[in-house]
Amino acid sequence: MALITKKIKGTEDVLPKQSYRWQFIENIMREESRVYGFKEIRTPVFEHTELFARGVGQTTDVVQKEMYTFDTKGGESVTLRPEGTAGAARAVLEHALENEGLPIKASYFVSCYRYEKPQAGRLREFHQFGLEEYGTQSPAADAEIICVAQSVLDRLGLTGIHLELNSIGCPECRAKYNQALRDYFSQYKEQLCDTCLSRLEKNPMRLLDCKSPEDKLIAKDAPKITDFLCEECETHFKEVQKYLDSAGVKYVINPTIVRGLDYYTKTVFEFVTDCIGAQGTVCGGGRYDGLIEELGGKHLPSLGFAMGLERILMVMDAQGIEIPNPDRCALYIATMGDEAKRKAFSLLRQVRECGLIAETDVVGRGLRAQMKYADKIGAKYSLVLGDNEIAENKAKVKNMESGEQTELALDDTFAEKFSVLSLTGDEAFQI
RNA sequence: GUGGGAUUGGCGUAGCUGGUUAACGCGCCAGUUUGUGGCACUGGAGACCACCGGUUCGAAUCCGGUAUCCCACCCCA
Repeated sequence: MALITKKIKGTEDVLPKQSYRWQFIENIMREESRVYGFKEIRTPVFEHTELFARGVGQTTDVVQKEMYTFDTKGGESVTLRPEGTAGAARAVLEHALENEGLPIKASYFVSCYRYEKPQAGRLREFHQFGLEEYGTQSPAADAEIICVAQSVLDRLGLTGIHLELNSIGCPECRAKYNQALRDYFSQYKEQLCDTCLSRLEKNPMRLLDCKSPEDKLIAKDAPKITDFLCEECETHFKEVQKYLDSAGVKYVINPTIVRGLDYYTKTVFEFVTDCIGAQGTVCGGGRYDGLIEELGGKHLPSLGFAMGLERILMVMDAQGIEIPNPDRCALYIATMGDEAKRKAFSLLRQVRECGLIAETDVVGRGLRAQMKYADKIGAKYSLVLGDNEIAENKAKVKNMESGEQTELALDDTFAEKFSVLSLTGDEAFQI
């Protein structure tokens, strides 16, 4: 391969053969968020760098070492979005959507960019479906978005994904808790691994789910966040659980889920699977009551989640879930002669107007080769169009599986009759 | 950023301790006479053996570096 260049590290192409898989999951996500009352928001792929610095958090890994940041010709610093929430929040503020009534419920599909080392389930360009809900502090909203996520996963047919739930409290209870953690782990400074030592300063909650066995042992008796929640946060957390119980959503409380973005408060959750490698979080989210203020707006409690599309697709693969392919050709017209080629165009137009996929030869193959091609693309029916057919104004439509042929008139009733014929055969060819 | 594994036609692979036309399966294209696919048969296209450099009379095969991919850490979707 002497190509002058290849795709950028950590990026992936979705080829024509594969795109139906993406469309399938996206459609379900769209439909599901729609019935919950969310409307799609679309924001630019890049933003002023300070938006992410402030929104996502200066101290986070994402901001400190993973952003694609560059200066424009005009000298401003812009950044390819590393996640979807900051841009959506910015748009909500900029257009003062809070004046149109609360809550604001938005869904999005975005590509995101993080300069990381690629591995299973982690790319430098990846795609997310997400939900945003602004202007509600009610635990009902927390439960609502979790329900959407659950519905999506259910409708996709995924199994073995469990919901882990936690509350990291408001900034006040979290500050107390972080201090308690620092105090506790400081006693064991000599025994902690290097990464944990740095976590002790940066983000003590991360100490809780260190992989090293020794650290795990120490972490076992560490203080629990649930003992540090203020009354409001605790009630909120309990209420969320009650709503989930009522909706029949199963979850496990996991006090070690932290989330790596600064804006989270109170409820945090992850949908996790173990079938796609180490990066098993397929959906993550929670509440971010302080984000809008951080970005210069008024107090507007908010929440949301993001789902990794590549990871969802990986789970579908791992679990052998079949995705219906709607892209198979319904009718292939093989032609002989120039007049037949032209006639084919008029028939094809009729058929396509019925929403059926119809094709003909556009590379100049012989009849036999055209039939081979029809077979190769999995055409359900074929039709040979030559001088005889044109003279008699009728042709035989052949079922490619059974070999059975049905004669149809080549007039303006053709498409209608053909679609009846194809629908009676196989439901896969329904529109 | 730190580790481990990999890199041979479109895809999946063989090529053992260096020796001269780089093999196989699948796929692709064409044909197997008069207007019809799936099978079979015949033929064909397609590889500077990831890249750069080194050792050698000689390297896909050995050594070094780089890149990319895969996997893990960190972190996250």
